[in-house]
Amino acid sequence: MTEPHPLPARFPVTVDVVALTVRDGALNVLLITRLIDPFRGQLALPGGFVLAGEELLTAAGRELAEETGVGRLPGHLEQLGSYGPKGRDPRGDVLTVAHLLLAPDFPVLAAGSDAAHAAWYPVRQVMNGEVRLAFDHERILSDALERAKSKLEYSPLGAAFCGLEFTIAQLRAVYEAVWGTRLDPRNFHRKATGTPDFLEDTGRMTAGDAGRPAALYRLAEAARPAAGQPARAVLNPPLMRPRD
Amino acid sequence: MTEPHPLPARFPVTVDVVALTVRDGALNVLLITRLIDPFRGQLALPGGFVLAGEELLTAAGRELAEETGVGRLPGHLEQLGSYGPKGRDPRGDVLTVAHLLLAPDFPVLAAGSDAAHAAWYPVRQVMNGEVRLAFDHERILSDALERAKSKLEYSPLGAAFCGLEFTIAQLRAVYEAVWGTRLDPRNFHRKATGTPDFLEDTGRMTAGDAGRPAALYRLAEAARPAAGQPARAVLNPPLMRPRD
DNA sequence: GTATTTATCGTCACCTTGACAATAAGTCGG
DNA sequence: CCGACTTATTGTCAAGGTGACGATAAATAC
Repeated sequence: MTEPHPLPARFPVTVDVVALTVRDGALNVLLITRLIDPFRGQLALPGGFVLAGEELLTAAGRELAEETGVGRLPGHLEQLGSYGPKGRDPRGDVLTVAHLLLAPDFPVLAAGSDAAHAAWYPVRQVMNGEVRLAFDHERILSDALERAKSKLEYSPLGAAFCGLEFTIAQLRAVYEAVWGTRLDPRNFHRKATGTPDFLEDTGRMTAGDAGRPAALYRLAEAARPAAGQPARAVLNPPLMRPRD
Repeated sequence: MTEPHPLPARFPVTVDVVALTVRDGALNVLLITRLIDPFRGQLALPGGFVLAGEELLTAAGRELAEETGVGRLPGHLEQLGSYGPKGRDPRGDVLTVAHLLLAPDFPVLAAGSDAAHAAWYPVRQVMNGEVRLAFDHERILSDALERAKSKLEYSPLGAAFCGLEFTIAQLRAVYEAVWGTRLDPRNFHRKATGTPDFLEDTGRMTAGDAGRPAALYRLAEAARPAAGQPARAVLNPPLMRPRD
């Protein structure tokens, strides 16, 4: 915070959002098809310019809402990190602050804005090169995935992918999709229900599905996002992903 | 990354650095005394404007070097997060990208630049209100401390506070200073030397200090920062700080 | 009703951790 | 040089957590 001798530059600042969800057991990311240059016709992360007087997180939420046509954003939104400003946009130096949304599956209006239209894509298709992203968005997605994976280990945020109430199996499906591994249902059940300040039994059960009905849980009070505060409680000891 | 209807704003972008080190068993942070307004005479994090065509990490390193008079920066520098742009600088909206440096104790030239002069301060003095920081730097410091604490748990970065070679006791002193707890020397020794891909025995020993000489270790090959790559190896299982 | 599916509870061996005893190998003060 | 002291390092042991997997419970599917 010292004044420069050299000329300070002003940069256009954008916010981008890596919105992740689990659909049909697979991790999906929300992408927009760019309708304008640069990268017209290519897929990219949703995002846009920060407006004067706007906070970063607010801007990220606003852009995502605009481009998906969603009213109130579900899930958990947090800052991921900043990229640039050098050499990431052919139009010039642009700084972007990437964000991460972990959310239950929600429907997107394909024609959310006249500049882009949004849809969910399996993350696997991006990672294996089947789908290419504009700008440096593949790198951002890759960082977001690593962040999401590690968040599940030590925070209760896996539940952000579920609705308000969910079964242990649904939560396990989230972990399996994000980590890309299978987990033993019995051991996961033990850990999830045995970890203090994580889950709370609602007393209700599922019905209608195949197999034995499952108990419905919700996030424990201590694990829910307090107003304005960061996510507080941690999983201790953590629920580590298998490393081989 | 969608074009805006509303006017995109251009923001001045600064980089700030929370440089942490351990001196005399206490965690210290590098602060500069502001010689100009705003906040003239107050303490603040070192930092400054990002120049055109400059990367964030580069800018952070450059500013820190300028304000401390240090040639090559020691330790580990990483991005912490971005703050703003709203309401954090009386002169107007400024976005800042905060960084975190974990480094061995290094001497700073008090008169590093004509805009500020730098010195190490015990973190405790800031946290207990004995020393106040300008801008929103207390919040940034607080986020940096939490990041540092958690980094020690699952990454080998505690060693970034030490020199190239260090004893287990020196490393333990780092953990104790950052976490603000005492650790059992015998259990810490077992964990540090027993964790794969963490430490490497140099075969050499300390001499001259009180007590039995200690073996000197260095970071294991796998735990050292590969060129351009993020810090790779993790402590698995992690070395969790005591929670009470 | 029987097979199938999914949920949940238990068991057991192994590993890690926290608490703490014991020993090793220097310096320090005389 | 000696005993006192300091710090490093090796062990021991019990408690807790985890992975592998058996067994049972309670639905749906045929």
